[in-house]
Amino acid sequence: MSAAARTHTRDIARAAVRAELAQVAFELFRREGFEKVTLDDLAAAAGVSRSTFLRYFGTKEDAVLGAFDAHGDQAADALRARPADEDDWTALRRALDTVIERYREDPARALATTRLVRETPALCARQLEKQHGWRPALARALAERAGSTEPATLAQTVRAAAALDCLNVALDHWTASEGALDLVELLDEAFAALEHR
Amino acid sequence: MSAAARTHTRDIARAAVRAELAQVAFELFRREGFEKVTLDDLAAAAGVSRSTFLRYFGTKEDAVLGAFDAHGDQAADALRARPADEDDWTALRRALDTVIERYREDPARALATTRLVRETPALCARQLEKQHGWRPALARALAERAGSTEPATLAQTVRAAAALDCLNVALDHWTASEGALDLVELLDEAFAALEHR
DNA sequence: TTCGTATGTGAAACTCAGTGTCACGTTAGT
DNA sequence: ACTAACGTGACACTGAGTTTCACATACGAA
Repeated sequence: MSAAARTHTRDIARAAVRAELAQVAFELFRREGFEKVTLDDLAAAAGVSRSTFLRYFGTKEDAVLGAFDAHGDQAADALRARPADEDDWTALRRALDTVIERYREDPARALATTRLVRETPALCARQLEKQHGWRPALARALAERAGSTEPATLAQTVRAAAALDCLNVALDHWTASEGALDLVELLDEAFAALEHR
Repeated sequence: MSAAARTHTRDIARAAVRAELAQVAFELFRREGFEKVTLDDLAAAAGVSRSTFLRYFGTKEDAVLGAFDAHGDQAADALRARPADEDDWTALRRALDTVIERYREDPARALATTRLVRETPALCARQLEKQHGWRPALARALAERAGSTEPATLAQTVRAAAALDCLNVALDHWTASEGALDLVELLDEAFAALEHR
């Protein structure tokens, strides 16, 4: 077996363990509340040591929010893949389709996760922080679409930020409706709210 | 002296101590870096006990960000004070004048603070969290302006969020320019970037 | 096989933020 | 003087996150 192939299978195994740990942690958090559960509890419940748990997720929060890390890059990639002649708003709106698709794949799970996050200040804060990191990535993608090698302009950054807000607000309303409302329609409505006058 | 008057003079004294502690902390943070300074360091430098320091600021972050707490309410109040026939965007833009006024009052201090915040992940995250709290307040103010007693609509929430982004992005660029650019113009430019097409 | 190395894991000590409790001193009203 | 309220300091405690070390297992090379 080649070194590359070995590394690959190791990564697969790691990802599986990671998913398992996240699952155990999530159930414990939902049952007991995020703050009540200590790292020792998590480690014990998952059958690993505290050290190991912290090696998989740098923080307690990341046991819940780890899955979100990919969303930002996915959205930025999707944005770059939009036709070059599309205006920024349409391109941003379409790029976010890739993100809300994750929610539509498994609405029950997404709903439970979102609820846990919203009712836990620490998770809420950490998620804000992560999403804040997406903004420059999206702005950069907008700049590249415009054929610029310069850093993103103020206007591009504002648009990227506003688009992320649309996503968030739409998700808030979707969560508040227990998933009854249509996420696509909510997101469209959010973008429409940005139209001036 | 009445009980109310006594309470009032006590509050004045407390505010003065608070300002003094914040000043000492700020200088220490700038000199050594936020992470390097422990609560014990802060207490020692300020000549109070760790307990006392933590009574004035619930967290280390709040020693830097305490002043920001008022901004959100100020902006919401300013928003409510705008003429009822003004459209949401104009009213939001004008309400933010009250916030940037704080920056124009003492640009050097504002610049130093903002820089410290931007280069310290923990402060950055905490500020995001605080600003996130302004959003519902602004959205609520928009709803009241519209004569509604209902909770804010999705559209109003999106607009409030976008306006806050404009403020943030404008401040980012202002900070990056070392205060050379005009904050009012940057904010206007940010709002202009929200115009569709 | 055996040796060496890389990697995953566990154990433990450590730092530090934040909470809670209690005792002490000061202030001001009775 | 008595006391009630409040600000402060000292201390113990919890829990997150870091670091270090030792051990085990797996794999490639000799």
